[in-house]
Amino acid sequence: MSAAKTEKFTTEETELADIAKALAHPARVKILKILSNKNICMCGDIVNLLPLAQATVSQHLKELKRVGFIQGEIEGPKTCYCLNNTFLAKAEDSLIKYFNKIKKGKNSSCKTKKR
Amino acid sequence: MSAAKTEKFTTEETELADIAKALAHPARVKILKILSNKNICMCGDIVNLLPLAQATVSQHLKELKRVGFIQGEIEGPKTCYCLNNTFLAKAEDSLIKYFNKIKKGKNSSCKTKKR
DNA sequence: TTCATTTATCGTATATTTACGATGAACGAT
DNA sequence: ATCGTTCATCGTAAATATACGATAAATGAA
Repeated sequence: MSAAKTEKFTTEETELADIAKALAHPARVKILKILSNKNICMCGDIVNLLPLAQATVSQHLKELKRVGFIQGEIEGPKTCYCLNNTFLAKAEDSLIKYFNKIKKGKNSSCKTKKR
Repeated sequence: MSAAKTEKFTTEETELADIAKALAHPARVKILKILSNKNICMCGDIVNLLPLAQATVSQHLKELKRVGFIQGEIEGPKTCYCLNNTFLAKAEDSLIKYFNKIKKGKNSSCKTKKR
């Protein structure tokens, strides 16, 4: 995101980009899928299902948590992660609204000499 | 994405991450919105609507083109960009299906001691 | 208390992204 | 042919992201 000069874009644009950024790595895409299987939530279990070191997985979990996709609950020395369904619904809604917006103007030009 | 070790994740995971990556910057989010306004498609016009240098905008356009969101048509010395509506529909569909998948298991645990 | 387990964080290396000025290629106009 | 316009690409700097080993913090168990 570089400096991402937040002031230079609208909040809507920045927030949508942030949601997309959380999903912009296959490991994080997979983590959310794993967490949607009710029975899996321990960090260690997630690590075992990914081709990445524990520290790296922890880093990805942190990013997902930062954006809001997941929450973590401490259970003794372990941490149980779970999806934040409220945020999930919000994120999906934002994406769908965005797609609806950009689909509206049905500009079907660009038929020739495609680069 | 680093090496992104494509082999380590499924095609589905990698493709969804790629779609998300294209939307993971506010400038690209904005570019697609701009292009959805039928009357704007010239690269120069897009540059004028963004707080970024021409070279940078061209780079963002290249990324959007790489993933498939847009196409470019050469018109003399100018280039007219437009949305790829087919891809747009496909991308939205992929995202919606993904969200439906991870929403399915309604794991509403994680109520206490949230980190 | 001491040990083993689990996970976050630190330090760090490498890769990628973002940004911009400069340059080059393509083309219309003169 | 030359000039001006438009845009892609090159070179490069700086910021982020990704990955991992090592370590620290927390806690249950012995």
